[in-house]
Amino acid sequence: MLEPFKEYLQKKVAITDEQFDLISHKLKVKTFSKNEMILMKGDFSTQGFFVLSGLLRSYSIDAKGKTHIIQFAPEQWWLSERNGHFNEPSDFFIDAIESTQAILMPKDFINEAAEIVPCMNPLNSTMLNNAIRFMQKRINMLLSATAEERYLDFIKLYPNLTLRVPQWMIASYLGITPESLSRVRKDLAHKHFHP
Amino acid sequence: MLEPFKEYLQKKVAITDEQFDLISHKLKVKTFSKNEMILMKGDFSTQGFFVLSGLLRSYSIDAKGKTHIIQFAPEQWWLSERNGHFNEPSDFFIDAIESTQAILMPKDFINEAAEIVPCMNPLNSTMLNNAIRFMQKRINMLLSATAEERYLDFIKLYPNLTLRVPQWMIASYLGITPESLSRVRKDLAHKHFHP
DNA sequence: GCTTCGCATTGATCTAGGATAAGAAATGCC
DNA sequence: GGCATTTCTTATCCTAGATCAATGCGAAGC
Repeated sequence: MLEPFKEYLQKKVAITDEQFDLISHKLKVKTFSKNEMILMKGDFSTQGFFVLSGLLRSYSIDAKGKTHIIQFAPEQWWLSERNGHFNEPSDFFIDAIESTQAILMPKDFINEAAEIVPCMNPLNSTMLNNAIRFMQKRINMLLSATAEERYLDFIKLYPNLTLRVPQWMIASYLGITPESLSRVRKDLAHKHFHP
Repeated sequence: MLEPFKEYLQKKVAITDEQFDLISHKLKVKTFSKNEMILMKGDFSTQGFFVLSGLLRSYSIDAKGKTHIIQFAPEQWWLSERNGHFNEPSDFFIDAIESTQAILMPKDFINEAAEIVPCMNPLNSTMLNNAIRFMQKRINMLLSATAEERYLDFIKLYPNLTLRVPQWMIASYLGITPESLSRVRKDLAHKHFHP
């Protein structure tokens, strides 16, 4: 069950099968059904999710009832609620867009694993830094790019999500309305754009 | 010279003066003059900056020549270029808005320090997680809030920057034009808003 | 097989904020 | 102190994308 996660780790860092067995019994796998709500805004959570199969999302709902997607997490992606680490309630909701299998990682997993496999620390640091630069790029897009540019960027980043996810969710991730996205797509088709 | 940084660390984690002396000789302090360019887009850098006094910023310049501020770093804030850790050139520029003193932290500082002071690892992890949730909130604002809401949020977050930084830079951080920010401020004044 | 529901598209209209331009007010610089 | 350069404000006009409304359409449920 944890096999794909082991491969994911071993691709990044030198961990033997024995070491993996030692640390992995802290991990649990959980299955979520399609549309299952996983975390509500206001809840306290310290868990991270590593998606084995399926698709999770985190999102907010604003005062007018509109939802804004903060992150998609398809296979091999992480999704974590971080306010819990600081004893604050979650700002966001998490649910499963598709039926999903995910590894639940308790908040102290990295620390405990690092006592057995020291290189977990630099790995953790690298992954967090990667998440930060990823989000900086997104902020830069939101500050500077048009609806069309954002959509093209999205397709490049998540080529397979384009077909898996309803368009209104993509629009919500891009910060535009579904109607606008539909028009952007129409224009692109007219320009003979071919994803 | 490193005194404020020692205090900053000791507030977060149990480090003795002796331990701090052991790790701190890896650190250098550098002074940047007002408007000094520190890092160009395309450069490779693996350095982090901890601001002791003054104010740094990271920003991009888009195809039309407009600048977009990704981050302000006043006293006690970190600013790091992360692409360098992944052998990629920087996406952003860094410069000093005010004359600034900053600690230069080499990329392997945390690892090496953690061998002497193990709690540097969880501290690092906590700080990176904090940066991530901070950026998630910003993304949420950019997706959902009006110009006025973003400005009010900015004032709450950086109360002292409002006076230190020219308004066009605040506008650039908020993703609006300086003219729009001027209008927002006028409206707020009209509503008897008092920062 | 019909109905409902969610999603996508299209058209018409509206609006927040952008672009442009031009003064006014600060600020910096010899 | 006085000139130059930024910065800020204000007014006018403009546009990307939002909103509102109607239609289409495929999949799901019964």
